[in-house]
Amino acid sequence: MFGMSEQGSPPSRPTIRDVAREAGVSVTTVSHALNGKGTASEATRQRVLAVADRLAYRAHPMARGLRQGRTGVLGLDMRPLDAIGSYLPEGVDYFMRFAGAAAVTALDHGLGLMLVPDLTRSDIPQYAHGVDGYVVGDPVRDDPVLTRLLDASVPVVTVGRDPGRPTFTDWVGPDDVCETKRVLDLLRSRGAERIAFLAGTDDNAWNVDSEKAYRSWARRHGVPARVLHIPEAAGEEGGADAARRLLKGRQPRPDAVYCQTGRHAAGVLAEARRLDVAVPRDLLIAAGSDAQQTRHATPAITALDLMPEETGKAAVELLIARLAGDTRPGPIVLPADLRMRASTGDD
Amino acid sequence: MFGMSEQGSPPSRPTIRDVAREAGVSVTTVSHALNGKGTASEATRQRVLAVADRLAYRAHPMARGLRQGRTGVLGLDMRPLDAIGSYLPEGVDYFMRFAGAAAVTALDHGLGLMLVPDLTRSDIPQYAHGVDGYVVGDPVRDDPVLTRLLDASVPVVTVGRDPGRPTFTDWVGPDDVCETKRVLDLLRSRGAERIAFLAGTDDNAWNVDSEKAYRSWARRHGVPARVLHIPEAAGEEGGADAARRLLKGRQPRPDAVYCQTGRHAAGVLAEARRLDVAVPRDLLIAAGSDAQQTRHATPAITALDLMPEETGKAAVELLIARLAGDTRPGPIVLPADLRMRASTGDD
DNA sequence: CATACAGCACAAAACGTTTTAGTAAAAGGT
DNA sequence: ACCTTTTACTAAAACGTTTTGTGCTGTATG
Repeated sequence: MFGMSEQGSPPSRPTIRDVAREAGVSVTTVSHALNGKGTASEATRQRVLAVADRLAYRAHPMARGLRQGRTGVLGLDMRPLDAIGSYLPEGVDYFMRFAGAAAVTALDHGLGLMLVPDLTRSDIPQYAHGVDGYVVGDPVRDDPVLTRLLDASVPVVTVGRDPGRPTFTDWVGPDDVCETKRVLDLLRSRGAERIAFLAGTDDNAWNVDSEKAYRSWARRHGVPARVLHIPEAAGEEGGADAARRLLKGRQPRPDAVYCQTGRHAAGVLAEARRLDVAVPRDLLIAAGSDAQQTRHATPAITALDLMPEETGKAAVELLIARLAGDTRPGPIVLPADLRMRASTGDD
Repeated sequence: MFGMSEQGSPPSRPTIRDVAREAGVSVTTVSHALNGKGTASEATRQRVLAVADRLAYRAHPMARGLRQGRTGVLGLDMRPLDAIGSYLPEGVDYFMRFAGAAAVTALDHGLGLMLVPDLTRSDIPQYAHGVDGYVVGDPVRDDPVLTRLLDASVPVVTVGRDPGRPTFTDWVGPDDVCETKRVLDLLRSRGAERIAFLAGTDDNAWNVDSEKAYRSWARRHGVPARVLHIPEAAGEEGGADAARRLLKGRQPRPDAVYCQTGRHAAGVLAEARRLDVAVPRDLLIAAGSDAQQTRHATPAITALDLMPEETGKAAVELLIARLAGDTRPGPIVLPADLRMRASTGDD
């Protein structure tokens, strides 16, 4: 038997040589039989397969990777998480769902998914340089991680485009302009006339394009535009601050607020309640990304479900296609789902 | 220069041979200089280091792994997520924080962390078999994943013990018995006399030990024990169902409910409000795990913060210690933090 | 009957490291 | 002057695969 030293040492895994010996063929033949490559006779192939199965043989991933120049592992780098430095960020919901779906999709293709917190750190594991390709979540303008990967000509797919790289089209994500207008149209149809826009401060495509869409929409409808920027990390507290400014300030009070993040929206809602501004009667609220906070607030907040599972799946699949040499041009635009809830008078 | 084919082909990464040639030494010397192994003169060592730095040389992880028999990657398998099959489970909050901290800790030790959704599936990536060790989150009784790993003598650390493996002590987690009693003591000190216990249905140590602690505590204080089991995945809906049974049923109405999961607790709170049972006046609520739902409910719900970050860090560090041959006996018991909030009359 | 051409199997090279087992020169001890 | 040890370095083996190139059969083709 393989791996049996006379001393009863730890059972080492069977190698291709063990299979070859046991099946009475060469290692080449085993390799060919297992990978469906060479010209082995059906009989031999079956015999090899049987032996390999009996020995529970699996090719050593590193040996295979070394020879083929591929590792069978994809890297995942979520930029907003890096920025915060903590893994309890705004949108934890989105990221976990995204990462989970990405991991499962990779799995379905026989690949692993490795979390790489921040690729620009100097002390990242050796292994991070060895993965076959990267998924980079929500890059900021001229993202340094992206620069590094592209310079090293590592295949990479992003979630949302890099605002500073218009020619890079290997990304997956929603059509932010279109989706933003959809929400604004909804608010308008529910009677809103002065809609304020609450954006984050990250310089990524989601914020940039949504704000642009908001301004263009306001101009086209001849209504005043009012934009506030609150750091994503400020969460509900930040939303409440903004609400105070919007509802108690000198300027005419808005009758609707569209917040990019769910937590900001929840903060606006909480502050509105404190100020006795009734939602949805006196104020409509909507969010650009669905989250625990929007689903479970009272009243529940209308929000765009950015489909993290579908996005994670699509990102990994696009990356795999690139690795396989598929050059069909991106991006892959995914529709979001507008969840209409009580905060806009829907149910 | 290295990697420069006459055709301007893709720039391949520099190998140890490139460094050796450039520095005018053998590959052995380069390897020794870089790893601080052999007996190279200081001058040579510095020269090699300088060249390696200039060429941005990094050892190919697979080649190194193949030779050393180690991959530099740890695997992470969260059992509750496997069970649900979706990555939007109860406690998404806990898992993301845990996974993030684990990834960062691995990183700090120069290792990668790979997500492996379910190790018992037949189609898991080749690579999953190649990682150096595993962290398994919340194993169920006689967990098949654990069986598989231990049979293959893969180093493994769990979060929470396997209830069916009393002799396996390589785990990290809270002292569930002690923490449960702490919460019950708090409820009692706030006036509760009939405390109901709402557990999940997963057969893991957390549920098992907490319920045992509850029953023992009730017996010792001479108060009736009442336990309901609701699937973790039922979430707030499940908590609401349980609340209906507890608050409208024939049996004497409890004046406090202790829920294992934060989402169950949020569901109980929501249903209590619907039934006009005031919290905390008529009913105290506490949760055995902190979550978005407990922090942001109104009133906020008292909960045990199980310290996912510290737990993730400790789990990875224990695994790394095992890999390094450290045999100090486990387990590592981590204190939880009792967050007292309005649902028990605290603030 | 020689030639070509599948079909089948294999030996050896290659992937990029680390480790083993050296060698030659210098230093140290009598 | 001779042996021994240390220092500084290296050639080659090894890790477990895949891939390349080659040889050997036997059958079809000229």
